[in-house]
Amino acid sequence: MTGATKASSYHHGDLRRAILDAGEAELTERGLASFSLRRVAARVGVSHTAPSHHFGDTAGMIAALAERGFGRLLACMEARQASAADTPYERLMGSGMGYLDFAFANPALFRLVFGLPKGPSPHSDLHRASEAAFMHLAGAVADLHGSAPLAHPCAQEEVLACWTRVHGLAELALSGYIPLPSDDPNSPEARAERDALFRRLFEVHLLPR
Amino acid sequence: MTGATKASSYHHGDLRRAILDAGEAELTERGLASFSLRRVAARVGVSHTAPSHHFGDTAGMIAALAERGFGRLLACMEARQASAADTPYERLMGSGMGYLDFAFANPALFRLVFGLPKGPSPHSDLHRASEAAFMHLAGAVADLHGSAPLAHPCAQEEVLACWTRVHGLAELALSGYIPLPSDDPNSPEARAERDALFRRLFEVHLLPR
DNA sequence: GACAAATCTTTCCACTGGCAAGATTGAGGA
DNA sequence: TCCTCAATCTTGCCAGTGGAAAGATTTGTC
Repeated sequence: MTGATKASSYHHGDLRRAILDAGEAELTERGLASFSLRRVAARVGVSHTAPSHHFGDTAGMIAALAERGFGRLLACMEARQASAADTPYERLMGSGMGYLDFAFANPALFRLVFGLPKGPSPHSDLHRASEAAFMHLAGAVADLHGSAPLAHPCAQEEVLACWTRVHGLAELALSGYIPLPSDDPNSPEARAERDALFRRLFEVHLLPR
Repeated sequence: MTGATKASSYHHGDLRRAILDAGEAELTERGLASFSLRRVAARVGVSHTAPSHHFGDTAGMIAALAERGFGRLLACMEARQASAADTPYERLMGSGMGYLDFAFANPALFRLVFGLPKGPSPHSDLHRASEAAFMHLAGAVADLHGSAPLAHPCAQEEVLACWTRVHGLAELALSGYIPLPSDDPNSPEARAERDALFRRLFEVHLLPR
């Protein structure tokens, strides 16, 4: 029952989902800068104030998109991890590559997701969604030590090290500051090259002194 | 003659600079999302179309702000590097900490700078400004090898490794996903803690296999 | 079947960026 | 000196945007 849309002209049936879909599409086509609630509403075929009932205001809609984005990010990491070789390190690499997959599949959504402040409210949907993605990474790092997530003494900072590395690569590559084949970022060739670069950069070690 | 403002009511004298100053102030106070050319113009005391003559349109003004931002980033890195201990590694660390200084001193400008695509035009002012910042980092890495910037075989990727690490840390910390004392990000204590975390994360090494 | 709540529309307003046309100023040549 | 011309800034206008308020329509519940 994924597409449970009612035929009625007034009550849409699943407007919230439809608006989020349209918002995501607008995001990929137009980018965040020229994001417009009215255009999203028009795309779905409802009045321009219809979204406000589901999301409050624009900020609420952006937050909902971000929450969804975290879900997609997590899915990308899990998918890539699942198809990785069965060693802890390769699974960690797989998560990182899934992170990059998400960033390049929808750059605007990626930027939106991490452009938003985490915020102080610890029980929001957005908060939980981001926590889930973080815990996925924490789990992958924990496997390296054979312990439970964040149980190992230096686990927390190791997770942060992984996260900052893959995130920095994603951001700079998206902006064009890191040379990558840019004709089609989602082609197998581009992905392979990006993955290889990630592997190399991840383990670069610059000795002190 | 930095403040060469004419008293004439019509010709401002140094309107371009004044508008950029106001734009930067608006950016720090209001953020990029609610950035408004009209408010910037009003802040300077000119009509709302005055900026267009100097920057073309909003995108042009954003690009000009980004170019300036790259200059500030470079200045922060140089300043911090200059006050570092006189070893190649410590100078590199200093550059990274200067990078973080810039990010936390004006988060909105930092996001604006790296949110913009590098673009294909290789001779724009923005392009040159970003190139200068990159070359600063390349120089710091080259000192580790005692060679000229980018002369060492693996230098290019080592520069990218440094860049992605400090950039990822900056982005995630700004969004609140990395625990840092957040009361005043520019206080000496906060800066010291941030610097220490940067040092630790920078050298985390996760062995393959 | 009636009432209440949820959902969506219509209408309005303030604000935004950009275009076109005009006003003001400064610079350079007769 | 005066006059033209380009640069700079203003005014007036328009379409587009988000949000508030009030109304219309449907659904759920007793």
